[in-house]
Amino acid sequence: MVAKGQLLTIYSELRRAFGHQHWWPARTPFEVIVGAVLTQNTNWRNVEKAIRNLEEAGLLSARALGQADPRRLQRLIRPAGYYRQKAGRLLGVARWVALHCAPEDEGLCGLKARSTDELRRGLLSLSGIGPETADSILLYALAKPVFVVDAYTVRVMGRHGLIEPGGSYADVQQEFHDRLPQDVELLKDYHAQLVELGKRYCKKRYPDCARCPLYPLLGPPLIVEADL
DNA sequence: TGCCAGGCCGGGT
DNA sequence: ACCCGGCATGGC
Repeated sequence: MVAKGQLLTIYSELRRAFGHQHWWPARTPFEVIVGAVLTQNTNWRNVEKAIRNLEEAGLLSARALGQADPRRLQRLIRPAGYYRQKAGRLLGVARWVALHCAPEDEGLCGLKARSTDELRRGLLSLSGIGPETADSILLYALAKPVFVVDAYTVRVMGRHGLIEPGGSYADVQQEFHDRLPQDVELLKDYHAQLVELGKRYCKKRYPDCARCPLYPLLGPPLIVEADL
């Protein structure tokens, strides 16, 4: 892995190139949670349509969503794909939120008051909430200092040999936790920057590394073909 | 036109 | 403990 200051240097370069990303794009913490489930292996543009549908249906609150008819839910979120699976996942997470937060608690203070570890275990116990979705919710909805690892993170860092090949989610996350300050705003924007970088220059099939803002810093990627 | 997108689960080695 | 197929829509 990289030296301690290297991750911050990488962030500075990305930030300079792309500007602050202002993630997560949502009006309420609960909308973040909904988006985190809907965006699983799915283009964000499709997710926006689904969220819009839920908003028009008045289902962007934990209680309303948790009591929604599953078939209706499926129809509303269809643009986001995997809609039969995701409808059930949304019901589950919505009921979990409603269980811990009062109806008027739009800021989800009832959840934020709990410890990160307890929240993470609770989220992972829900069906359809894996490590990345759980950490996205912890960081962007509940403001917990957690680094979110996603496919772009692994691909970008992996191609430059900056993480151990074959490392697990927990391994990669640990590297970042060891080398970054526990600063929620930094962690939020760092992940957002890596996604932006990935979308522009580190696609699976057509990487455009020479124009990547990290190129002057890191040079050409060591590995391009393998999707680490 | 295919390939891909801000994963996760369950069954098989 | 990994590895893999399935899940589904819309955009480029």
